[in-house]
Amino acid sequence: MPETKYKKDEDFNEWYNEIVELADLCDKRYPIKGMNVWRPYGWKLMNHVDRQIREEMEKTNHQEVYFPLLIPESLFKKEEEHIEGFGSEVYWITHAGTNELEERWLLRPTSETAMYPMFSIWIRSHADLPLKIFQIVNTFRYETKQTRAFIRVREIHFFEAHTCHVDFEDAEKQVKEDREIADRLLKKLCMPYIFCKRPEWDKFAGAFYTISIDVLMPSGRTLQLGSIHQYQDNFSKPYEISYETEGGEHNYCHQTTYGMSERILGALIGIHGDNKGLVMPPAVAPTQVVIIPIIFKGKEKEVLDACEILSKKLAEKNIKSHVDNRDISPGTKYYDWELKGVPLRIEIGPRDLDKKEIILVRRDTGEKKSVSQDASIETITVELDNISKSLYENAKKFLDENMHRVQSVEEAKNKKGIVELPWCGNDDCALEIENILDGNTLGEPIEDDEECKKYSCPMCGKPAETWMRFAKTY
RNA sequence: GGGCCCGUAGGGUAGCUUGGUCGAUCCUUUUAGCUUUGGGAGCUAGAGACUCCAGUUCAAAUCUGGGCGGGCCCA
Repeated sequence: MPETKYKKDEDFNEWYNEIVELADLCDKRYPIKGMNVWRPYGWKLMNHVDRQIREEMEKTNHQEVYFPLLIPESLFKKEEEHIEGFGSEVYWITHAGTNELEERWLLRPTSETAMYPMFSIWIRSHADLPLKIFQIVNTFRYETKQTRAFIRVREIHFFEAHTCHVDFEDAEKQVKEDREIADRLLKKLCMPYIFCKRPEWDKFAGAFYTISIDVLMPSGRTLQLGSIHQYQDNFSKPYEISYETEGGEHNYCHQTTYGMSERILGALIGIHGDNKGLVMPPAVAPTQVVIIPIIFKGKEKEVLDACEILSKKLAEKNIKSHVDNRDISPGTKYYDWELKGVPLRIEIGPRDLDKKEIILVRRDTGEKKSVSQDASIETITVELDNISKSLYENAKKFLDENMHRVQSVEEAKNKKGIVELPWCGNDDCALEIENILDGNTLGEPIEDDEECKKYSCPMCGKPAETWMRFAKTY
């Protein structure tokens, strides 16, 4: 049974690199570090993820827009913390044609500073609020560290939603809705996750607070898939985004943003994949069912017809199937579609036709069974559902087994994955723990939890205010 | 910012120490034809590489210097 050269549970990072290449997701040979070419299958997968995001946006009344890639320096510099946070990783445009520009332009690292001057023009009255927009675009960040396909890149495929509200409370409602969106989306992708309220020193530049969406990769490192930010009026003041109330007063808006990136794809690869290749959750699999005709001389037509009929029936039930009638051996096709992560494979050959059966093979478990042709559609629907469930359950089990709530740094040291320690609220204590554990502070759980108050901070011994999570991160 | 390593077909490799036997090995890939098809089929005939520039030399994939590209470690 041919498998990847590197095994997922032995050398995850090498395995990941191998899979990305084998499955035709991206080409890292483009001669700029961290700027990879999206190959057809990778782009298709990303588009399927984006489609799910668009669906969620539609359901929650967000409008899709597209803002320019270039931002003038003067707009970028209106909010001080924001510049400090992003300044060092911005690409600058200094020349156009043969002229040096009077004012430099930058490639968006994120779009606040492009959008907000326009919001200021658009929003006049309380009736214009809430404003809820989003875009799916490429953003640029000059990474100096090691890059990794879909996980740390310089040109980032990025979803960003921006909202404006009448007051803090309404913005808080948006944060809640964003959390629900993340939950629905990641459930579809069969990915368990955690929300963390980022510590003060690590929140988004300019935000009032930041909630991160993190998943745990099989290597034991966490990967931040996205974040939800409450800006309060931190941006609306410098960008003058205000509205007139019913009473005729002028108030500043309260704003939120919600961003996620191509890291979702990185997580899908890492969390569900195995040594045979990708395993795609049915919700985002471009092909959910692949049908392999087993052809013998003289019976080609009969078999191919049966495949096409089944494919049509599946289409009627909105199940995406593909009949692979390439002139290569069936074994090759099996490996091919396993590598691509198609959740369910169906084999139809002359023997099956005689018995009025088809053969189903699950990608995740390899389980193989014959079912009667009459009941096939129902069985396929059920199987796809079962695959989703078991992908989620396995990933959830891994996450649960690798989240540890402990009281001392000593205990924390021996744990793989994410640890939660009682924390007094003092930055220095958390930073010291980071040092000892050689990891990063993820943040505190967003759910209220009184239990930690029983314990004390392992560094200074003062009473704990909250749990604080630490992990090695990507 | 400091240190280290690497560069041979699309991918993976051998050759480099000690220059000549290299008209560059093997696997994979790929083109055409025949034959096959229930887990990567076979045969025949083809295709495809020494990162670039300069130097040393009778002779450079191999030695020297530089450029470009890639990677790692430390701060």
